[in-house]
Amino acid sequence: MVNIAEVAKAANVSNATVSRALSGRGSVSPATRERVLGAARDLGYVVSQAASTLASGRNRNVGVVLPFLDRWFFTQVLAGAQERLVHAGYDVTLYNLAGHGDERRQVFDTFLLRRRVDAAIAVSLELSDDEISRLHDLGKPLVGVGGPIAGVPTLAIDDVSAARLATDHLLGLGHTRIAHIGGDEDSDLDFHLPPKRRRGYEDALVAAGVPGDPSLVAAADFTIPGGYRAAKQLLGAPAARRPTAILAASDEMAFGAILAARDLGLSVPGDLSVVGVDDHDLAEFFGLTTIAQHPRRQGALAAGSLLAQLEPDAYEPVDPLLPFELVVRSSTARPRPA
Amino acid sequence: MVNIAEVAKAANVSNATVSRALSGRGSVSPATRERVLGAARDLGYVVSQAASTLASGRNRNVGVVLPFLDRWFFTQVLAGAQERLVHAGYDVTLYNLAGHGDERRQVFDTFLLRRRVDAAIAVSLELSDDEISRLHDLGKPLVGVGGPIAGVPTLAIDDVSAARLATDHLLGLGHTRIAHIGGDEDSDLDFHLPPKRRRGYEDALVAAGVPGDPSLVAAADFTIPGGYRAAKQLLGAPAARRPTAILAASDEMAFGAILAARDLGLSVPGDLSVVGVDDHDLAEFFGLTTIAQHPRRQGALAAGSLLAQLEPDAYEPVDPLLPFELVVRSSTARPRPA
DNA sequence: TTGAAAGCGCTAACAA
DNA sequence: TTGTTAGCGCTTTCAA
Repeated sequence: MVNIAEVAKAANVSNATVSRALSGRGSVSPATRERVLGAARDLGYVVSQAASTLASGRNRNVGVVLPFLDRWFFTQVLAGAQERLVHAGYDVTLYNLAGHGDERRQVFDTFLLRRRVDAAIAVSLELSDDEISRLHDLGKPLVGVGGPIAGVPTLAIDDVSAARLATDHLLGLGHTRIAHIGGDEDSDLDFHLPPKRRRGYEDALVAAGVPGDPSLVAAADFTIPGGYRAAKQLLGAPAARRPTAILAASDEMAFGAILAARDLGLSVPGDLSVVGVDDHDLAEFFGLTTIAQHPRRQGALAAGSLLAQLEPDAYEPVDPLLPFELVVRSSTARPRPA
Repeated sequence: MVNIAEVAKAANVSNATVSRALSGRGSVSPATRERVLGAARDLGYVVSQAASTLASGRNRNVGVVLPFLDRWFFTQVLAGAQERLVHAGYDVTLYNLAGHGDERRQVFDTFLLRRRVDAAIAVSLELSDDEISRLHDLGKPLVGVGGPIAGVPTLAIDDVSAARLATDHLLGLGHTRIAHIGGDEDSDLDFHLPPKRRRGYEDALVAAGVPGDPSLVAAADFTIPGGYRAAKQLLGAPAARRPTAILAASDEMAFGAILAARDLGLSVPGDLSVVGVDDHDLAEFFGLTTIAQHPRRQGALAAGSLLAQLEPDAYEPVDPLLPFELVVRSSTARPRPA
């Protein structure tokens, strides 16, 4: 394995100059730089990350911690962050905190704390006070995406406003019996966003003078089957009490609602309007009206925010308030006249 | 940041003994070990990965290289591998080779080759000869999952047999007009499996004496919308030429086929039987009969295979031929009598 | 079983 | 702009 000394010899300079030429830190004359780069290329030299880290304290590695790998939102965030980081010359190490208890502890103790990463992105993660304080103790930049972590800067859309925008869309079309499929207890705990989306929904109703109706609120687990089951319940009510529109807290639950309506012989949007939140890859396919929140971009922005902290000269700070917008497709329309 | 010397002092031993006690390499008396472990715990000591790597040559880090992050199969494999590796004390560094050209080159040159990983898992990846030889030159254990890489041991199900099993299931029910939705050119290139699944389909037909019909073979891109479009085409044929069953090369395409049938007013399995390959999380929801291939387990096995190479004493070799089985649900039935 | 000591390959002061 | 040199914190011989 070729090391820095061989490159130095080939280029007729010292190790230090090779290091400077290759890393861009410290000044090197253009001619020397060329010579070094050429020698490195010829010899197929790549710096030893371990040696570099040990000497410099920099890892060029960011940890991404997420609770699941099989949810669209998470993989999108991950993909967006990864792309941005690779571009900046950073590796991405993946920490899946699916497990609880011991496994989770191990990830914290042996991995994150193992001084392998320069910074970390926590995606929709609920952390204990103990975990948070330990992360803080690390003194490493940390940014959350999607779920707020106490004391940690977090990038997220304004979930209250987003849900309100979606509800206002339905109200504007003339709907008044609007149901909401939100998160169940588990997802409340993990993401903290279902309550916010529900609040946006309620705020919109109140502002429009539409009375709330607890029987129009259902809980599900953010999956298609979960949304399907919840919608079936809501739509099974007698016609007079049946909702004419559903706001689902995620697109996947909205897909489930659309499928449930179809199975009941209800047409979308004829008999039922459906709105989601996400703008999932399949939203177009299902013709779903939704609030786009661009998780991939969220991941990229989270990465950018870390980079701005790690290399302030090279990167701009990032605005923590993320954009979102209503995308109207074919799952919403005016309610049928009674 | 507490280092090994402080632990050594606290435990009244040398650095070397601390290293031995913590790593399990070399002999340490039980009493000493206890003392060291206690001191390390009290001080909150965690080894510096960089220093350890530099001194030992071991990274305790495995690279996982995959083409997409937004496909169910890939994230399942990733999750399975990650879980297993974390358990064994390894980190997982993610390399997303979505890009082509320069980006892809960079991943190879600057990352994989940067001596950061001890081994790598390549998921359904098509590598160029040049890329393969460079990986080989690294001399690091490498295992493929899902897509065969020339010269690299690969874990995969026998795709020909799997497709044949699915087709035999349909033939056994009495179907003879069986269509196949396989991969398009892009996916052929990337995964190499669509041709195999198609061969299994054809073999089964031949063995059953059922004449092949090119108009019953369609191509798609392994997505739900892709399967939907392909199925619409197939099912749009005049009744006499319309298939009574479809074998899709993936569950997601099968879901698309089911939705297409519904939209055409055809009942599944009454008018059309559908079989997929994967046993996707949603297969149960759609009642899809499918070939289960357990990608999560595949990832875990790939990880196990690497571990067996990295630490032969601690781990058993892995059988490269993966199990698969037919899971019969409600999307298949005998064809309606003509 | 334990300790002393020589690196592992690089970076960053400091000096020239 | 370049070179010299002292570490970074561990692992691993080798000797005791």
